Amino acid sequence: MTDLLRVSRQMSRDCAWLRVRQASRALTAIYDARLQPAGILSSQLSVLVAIAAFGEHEAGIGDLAGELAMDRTTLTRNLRPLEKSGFVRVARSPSDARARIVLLTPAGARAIETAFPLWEQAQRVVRETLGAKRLGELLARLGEITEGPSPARSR
Amino acid sequence: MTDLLRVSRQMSRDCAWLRVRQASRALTAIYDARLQPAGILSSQLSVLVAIAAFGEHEAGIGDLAGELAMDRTTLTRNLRPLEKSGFVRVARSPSDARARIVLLTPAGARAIETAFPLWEQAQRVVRETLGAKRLGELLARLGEITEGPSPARSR
DNA sequence: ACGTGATAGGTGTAGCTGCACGTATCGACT
DNA sequence: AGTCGATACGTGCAGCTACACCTATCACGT
Repeated sequence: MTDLLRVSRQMSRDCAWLRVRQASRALTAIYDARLQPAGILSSQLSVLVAIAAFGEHEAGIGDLAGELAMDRTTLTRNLRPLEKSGFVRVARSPSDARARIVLLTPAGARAIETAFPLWEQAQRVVRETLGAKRLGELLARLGEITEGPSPARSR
Repeated sequence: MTDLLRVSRQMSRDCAWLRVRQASRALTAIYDARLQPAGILSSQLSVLVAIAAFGEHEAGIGDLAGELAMDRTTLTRNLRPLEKSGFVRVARSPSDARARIVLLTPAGARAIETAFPLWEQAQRVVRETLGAKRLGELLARLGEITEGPSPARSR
């Protein structure tokens, strides 16, 4: 009984998953508020820049999903709103009939350019909250988590 | 053109939102994998422990949402699966006809107790990835972000 | 040319997220 | 008793997330 209370307070206080999730929600609010003039959500912008970052290389769905560290099938669905907005086009690969390649349209490129200074504003808010040094360390730690342990490893 | 590539690579590399989101997905996989024997998702467990952490006090939807740092309407919907699983009951407040109070059922309390050691395993994985000190710092920084700047503040 | 395991991708289902908007109730003031 | 701003909450809509399962195609060995 009292044990349940103690355990629950510990979990509420110490849970890494919960803290990250809460920070994720807070950051989404911050970034989306700034990006509003560009007519794009932070989630969508991240996909756009991932495509653009491929540069000359053809970006397949799986490649892109790996780069974004998200599930392949999630990306498939996230591309839908971007196609509807005209920022992205998905075409068949000429060399492999299974594969599709994701292309940034001129409107998509313009969206990135419009969004960039707004994104910088959001970044500045976060940097001013934590300080540049601590922000750098934070990103490094988060990277270790993302690249880190395989989900199902025991122990 | 080359500018677009440069800008996109910078955004992919430095974006706090993206890093947190990616870590969030990785942690969800880690925690959900461990929690599987308990038949509960990490997202649902966090709601359960938040309710339990209220102890004697009546937990309204809004109170709970504030505690969890999530949108009130999101919580309303997240309670649905928990009700269906029988872990939670939502009742009318006797003192205020507008308000509802969220109650942990005995099955809900049992779910927390079953989940606790599994949650500890997941926590251990993260702690072993980063080290206890760095994990502590990470949680502190994330807390600053969550509690930090109001989403729409300018500059 | 043919079979077969590996690879690339989509869909069904289920849950998480939050903004805009609406309803019911409350408390305080007249 | 009646009004009115504030409070507590739900719903419509739209998007994000991923597991299980499916199909199509490819590359390789025979």
